[in-house]
Amino acid sequence: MKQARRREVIRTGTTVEQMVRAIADMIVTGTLLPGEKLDEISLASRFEVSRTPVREALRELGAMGLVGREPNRSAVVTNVTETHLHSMFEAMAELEGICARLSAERMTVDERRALELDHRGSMRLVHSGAEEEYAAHNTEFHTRLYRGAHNDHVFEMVTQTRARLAPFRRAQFRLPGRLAKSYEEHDQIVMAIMRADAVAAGQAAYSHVAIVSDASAVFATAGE
Amino acid sequence: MKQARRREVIRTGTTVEQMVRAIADMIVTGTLLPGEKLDEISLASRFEVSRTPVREALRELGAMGLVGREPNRSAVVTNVTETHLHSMFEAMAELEGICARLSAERMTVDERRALELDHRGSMRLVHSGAEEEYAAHNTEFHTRLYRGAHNDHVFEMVTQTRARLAPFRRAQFRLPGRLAKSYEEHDQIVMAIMRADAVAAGQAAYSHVAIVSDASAVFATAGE
DNA sequence: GGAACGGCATCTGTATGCAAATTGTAAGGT
DNA sequence: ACCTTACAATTTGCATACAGATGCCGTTCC
Repeated sequence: MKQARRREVIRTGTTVEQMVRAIADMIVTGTLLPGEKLDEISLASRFEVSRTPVREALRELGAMGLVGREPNRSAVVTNVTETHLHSMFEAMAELEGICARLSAERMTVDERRALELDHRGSMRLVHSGAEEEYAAHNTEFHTRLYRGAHNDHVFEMVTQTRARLAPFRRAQFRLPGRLAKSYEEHDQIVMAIMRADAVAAGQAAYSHVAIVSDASAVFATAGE
Repeated sequence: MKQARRREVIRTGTTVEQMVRAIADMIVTGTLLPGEKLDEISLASRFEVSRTPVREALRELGAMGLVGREPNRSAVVTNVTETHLHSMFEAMAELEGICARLSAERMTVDERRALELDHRGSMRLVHSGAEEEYAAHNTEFHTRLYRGAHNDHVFEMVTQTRARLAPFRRAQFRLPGRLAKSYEEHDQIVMAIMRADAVAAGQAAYSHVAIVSDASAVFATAGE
């Protein structure tokens, strides 16, 4: 049941850009597991290019924090210690808190309306227990918060942090009852934003992520 | 009087790592100005290497946000719009606020003592009006806050943001009276941390950066 | 005089080749 | 039986080579 849904990565830009997107997608979606080795020759033949663009892609992914590199050693999908993982979750909670707080202050009426509509629409996914669909909605919902802060740099940081965290929070909605809880927490955030209560929105978003952090376990890695 | 102080970049690691450090340093310290072109051939001959490691270094710097790249076009030192610059300053204030707040909660006694000592020691720099020295102390001071938060990911984000902001806040302490004000603001932060007042520390650090943001102007770029 | 076109120079994007470093393996010694 | 050492195979790091893209500049045509 682990079929990869739309594995066609966007085909624009240079070869390197395509590879970065493709590999990042594989890491984020779990096709590549933390600890897995990424040797240049295999990737080169897999993408039917030479090692040169592969190396550049790996370097960029390294700078993004998605793969680890050390000299004269193969690149590996980043695998983090438990304390570092905890630091990422905490940072994520802070960032989401900032986004929600700023969203409460700055979202346009259109953005607020769209957020609320999107949120209300997800209720049926909760009732039907559609985990995958709800996960997609959840991503969309949070992205709205990130955009609503109207701060490019914060958006960049929170987006990148989310990507780096993705490999370790895949089973988020597999826990029984988590879907309904998630909806409730979203509800708190949305209501606070609708009444422009920045502090409440920030706190609600912070707790929301902190709870997800608790719900997420550390998963098996590919390394040894 | 614009002498480059210790231009010897650490000589360890691969060629690419050395170049990344060297170029990043030049951008952060202002040897390379925003908008300046970085063509691969010049850099290659300048560092006496081939274009291959140069390209990898530029790609990494691009991922870090220090240089901008688009296909078939030379890399350029990142130049930002005013609104984007503002977003970076705001993000920086938020991050510093987080660091100070967490520092107030988590710093060890040794860290607190070192912070206070370092801070008190900078008073003589204020009195003698030693701008350059105070700038160095200032960097050290803030780094202590970043470390004091005991959160690797936050540390990474705040460090990277500071580097990206550096090209645009160079004249920070040239404004008359800014040194003394900076010291006072640091004092507020230190006192809050010493008495473990997380909220006060966070707010003091936020305002401190916000003020610096106001004090910093947008500088001339090398582009056209 | 100005705009459009074409060729040349320059630079980037990718492929290929070679040297150095690392890892796995097998022989030899304790 | 285990550890050490040496050698071979594999892989990375960097240099070089070539193809494609971009931009400049002079020429030509209106």
